[in-house]
Amino acid sequence: MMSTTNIVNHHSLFDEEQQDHEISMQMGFNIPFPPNMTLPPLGNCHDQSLKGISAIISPEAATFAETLLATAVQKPREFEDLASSFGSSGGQNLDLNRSRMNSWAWGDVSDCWMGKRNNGGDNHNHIGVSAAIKMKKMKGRRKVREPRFCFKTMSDIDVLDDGYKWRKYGQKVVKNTQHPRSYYRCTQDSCRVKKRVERLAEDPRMVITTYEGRHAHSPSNELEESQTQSELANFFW
DNA sequence: CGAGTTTGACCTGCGC
DNA sequence: GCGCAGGTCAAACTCG
Repeated sequence: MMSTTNIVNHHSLFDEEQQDHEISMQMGFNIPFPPNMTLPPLGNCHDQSLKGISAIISPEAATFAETLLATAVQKPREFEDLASSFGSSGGQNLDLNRSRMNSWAWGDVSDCWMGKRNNGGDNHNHIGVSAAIKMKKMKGRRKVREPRFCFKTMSDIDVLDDGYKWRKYGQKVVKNTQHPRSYYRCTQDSCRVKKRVERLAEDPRMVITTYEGRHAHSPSNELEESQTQSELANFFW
């Protein structure tokens, strides 16, 4: 099955200024691109407050994209190293960095999807990776929220295997969509990671998976770190 | 019988 | 303050 996957990196709202360091660590999210890939220009988004990148890379299974995400969330340093290695081998990196000058809030996931405007009709044979940031002025009290990462995947299956065990705790029909949104929590006791799964209203073939938080443990089908690293490398080539 | 799912009720934030 | 919409809870249910 060919898949289309988009990655969106959201970020959190934190109460305390002293958490800035952690914020910047979490914002330091590099998405590696192979050197032979042409990236479309920034800013081709309907919302001027969004800056998006979307790119076609290779025909791979969407489930591996979720493994990639799990690594990005759980081992950001390792993921950064991987991104750097792409850079040193002539690849391209997308850096999402937080400006200390701004107050932040992150828009709803649905605001950020670039893919629906791109790849017009030819999204059957590729994985696309995109990143989008929405910034808006905070108002009132700042709210604590975990870092969020999102995938858009073309799949018949709603819940893709990302190596972690999830327990469904809710389902909700979202306004103006025919498809319900499902809410999952990691089954690990000490882990507070959540994910939302929904289908894109414009294209029900697309599954949107939003992760919130970081796993405090390894996936249930534990991959060796070195194996993960090499698989990540293979994913892009 | 335990783990996971379903689903209606409830909670919370936000805009008006 | 009110209503709406999204998110969560928890009891009932299903399944292996």
